[in-house]
Amino acid sequence: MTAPRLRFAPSPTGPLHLGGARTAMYNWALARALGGKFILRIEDTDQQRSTDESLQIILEGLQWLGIDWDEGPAVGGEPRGEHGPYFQMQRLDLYREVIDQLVASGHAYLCYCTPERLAELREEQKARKSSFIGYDGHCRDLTPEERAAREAEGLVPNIRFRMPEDRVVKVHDLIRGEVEVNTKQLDDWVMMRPGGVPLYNFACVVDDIGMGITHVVRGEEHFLNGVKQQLLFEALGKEPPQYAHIPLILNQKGGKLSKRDPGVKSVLEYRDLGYPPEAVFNYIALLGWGFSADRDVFTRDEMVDAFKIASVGKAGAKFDLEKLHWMCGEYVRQWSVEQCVERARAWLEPAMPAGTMAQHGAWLRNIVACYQERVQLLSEFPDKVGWLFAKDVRLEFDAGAEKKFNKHKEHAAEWLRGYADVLEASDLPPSWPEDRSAADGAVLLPSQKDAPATAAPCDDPAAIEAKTRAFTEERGIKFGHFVHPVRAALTGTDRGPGLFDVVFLLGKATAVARLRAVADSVAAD
RNA sequence: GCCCCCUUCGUCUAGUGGCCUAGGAUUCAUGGUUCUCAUCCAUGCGACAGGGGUUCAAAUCCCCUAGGGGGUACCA
Repeated sequence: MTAPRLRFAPSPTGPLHLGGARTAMYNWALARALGGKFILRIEDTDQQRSTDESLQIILEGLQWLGIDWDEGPAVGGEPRGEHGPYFQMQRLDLYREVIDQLVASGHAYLCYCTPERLAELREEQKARKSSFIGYDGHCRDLTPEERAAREAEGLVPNIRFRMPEDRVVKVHDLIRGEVEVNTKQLDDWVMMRPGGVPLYNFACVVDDIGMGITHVVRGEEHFLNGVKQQLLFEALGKEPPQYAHIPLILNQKGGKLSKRDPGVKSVLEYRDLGYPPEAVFNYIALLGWGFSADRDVFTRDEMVDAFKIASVGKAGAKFDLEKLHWMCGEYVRQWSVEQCVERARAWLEPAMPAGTMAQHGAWLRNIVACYQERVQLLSEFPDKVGWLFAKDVRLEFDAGAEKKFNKHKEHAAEWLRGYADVLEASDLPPSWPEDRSAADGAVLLPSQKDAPATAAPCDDPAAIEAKTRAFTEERGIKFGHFVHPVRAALTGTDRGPGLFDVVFLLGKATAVARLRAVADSVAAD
C-alpha cells in the first residue's frame, strides 16, 4: 500500500477563511491519522487575482492554528519536500509536457472559440431554457485545414478536454458514497489558457499525480470537478486519489458563508480579536464532525486519534459565534495562570504604562489570575483591568455601579470614610507603582476560602476580610449592603474579583484615596 | 432550466430497525454556592421537515412533497 499523502491547495487570491481552514484541518488530521504526509500546494494560476500578500496571510493563518505541513512553501528556511516546486506557476513545463501528450492521444484538442462567442452561446442556451448550458464542442473535430485557417487569422487556441459523451461515471466519495454522474452534464472544459497557463482541473490532476496524492478532502463545490478530474486520470492511465467532498459552512441564515456575514472573519482576524487559536481550531473541527457523544473539547492529538473522514456529516453546519465564545472561555480557564499571563501579555502591554509588566511581574500574575475565569477572549483583558491603572482617584461609575451605589447612597459617605480609616490603619500592600513584589510573591490570587494562611509581609485578603467584617459588625452595617458602594468606589463597576482581592491588588494608598474621594463627592452633592 | 447533495432541540451534534417516554454540548430560564460578576453544581424549556409505504417493530429502509445547499467559467 502506498503511503497516504494529502494536500491542502489554496489559491492565494484572498485571506484564509474558516471554511478553508477547516478543509486544511481535515486534510491535516486525516494525514496524521493515517500516518501519512500533509502537503501544502499553492494554486496560483489565476494570475489576475493571486497576490503574495494573500499567500503570506494564508501561511500565517495555518501556522496560527497549528496546522503544519510536511512539504510545501518555506517558512523562514528552505522549501520542504522533494515533490516540488509547490507553486503551480513554477511547474509550467510539467503541464506543457502532459498537455502535448494528451493532444497527441486525442484526449485534448485545440479550441479557437473567442470569449465573446462563448458568452453568446451561454446567453442563447439560457434564453431557450436549454437543459444543458456549456461549451458546444464547436472546435472538437476541426480538420487540419480549418485549424490552419484559424491560426492564419491570428487566433491563439486554448486546449480543451474531450469529454466522453453520454457516459455514466461512477464516483466513489468517502463522504457521499456512490454517486452516478452522466457526462452529458459536463462540457469539454478548458485545460490550458492560450498563454500556456493551466486551469484548475488540469493543473490539479497533474500535480496530484506528481505529488503522489492519495486522498483529497475539499469543499463540496468541487464535487463535479472531481468527476472531470477522475476522467482525466483515466485518460492518463492513472489511478485517481480517493475523494471526500465536505459540506460547506453556512451562515446564521443557512446561506453560504460570505465575508459580509456578521461574526465571520478571516482566520487572522480572529487572532487579532483575541481568540485563542486552540479554541478556533477545536470549534471549527466541530462544524460537521463530532469528537464523541459526550465531549466537545479536545486537543489536536485527541482529534487525530479519533478522526475518521467517513464520520464527517453530509449536511452543512451553521456557524455559531456564541458557542465559539464559550469554547474560548473553556480554553482560557484550562491554562495555568502562568500560561494565561503569557497569552495575555501582548494585550496587556499596550494598556499599561511602559515597564509595568517587567517590573511588576508578581502583581500582574495576580491580576491575570483574578480575571482568568471571567474572560473568553484575550482582548477583554485590557478593559477589565483598567481600574487598577486609572489615574483618577474618583472613578467614573458604569451603569451597574451607579445603580448599586445609589441604593445605599445615604450611608455611603459614612461607610466609605469609616472603611478608609480601617484600611489606613491596616497593614496593606503598597500601591502600584511602588514595589509590591514581596506581597504579591507571597500571596497568590485569587484567594480562596480554604486556602492556608500565607506568610505575607502584610495583610492578605483573608486578614483584610476579617478586619472588614469586624468593622461592619461594630457599626451594625449589613455586610451584603456594605460591599456594593465600596466596590463601586474602588473599581467603578459592579462586577469583578472578590472585594478583598480587589483591596489587596489596589494597595493601601490607592484604596484609601478612592474611598475618600467618593465619600467627598457624595457629601458635596 | 438541468444535475448532484442534504433535512434530529434556536445552534453544533449522538443515534446505522427494537437499548429512544431520542442522549450530550451550547444558548435561554430557575435554583444552589457567594460580597458582585464569573466559575462551579443542580433542575427545567426545547427536535426526529411533511405525507405515504415496508415491518411484529422506523429517527433509522423505500417513495413522494416541501425547504435548504452546491454545481452548471479561458475562478479555484
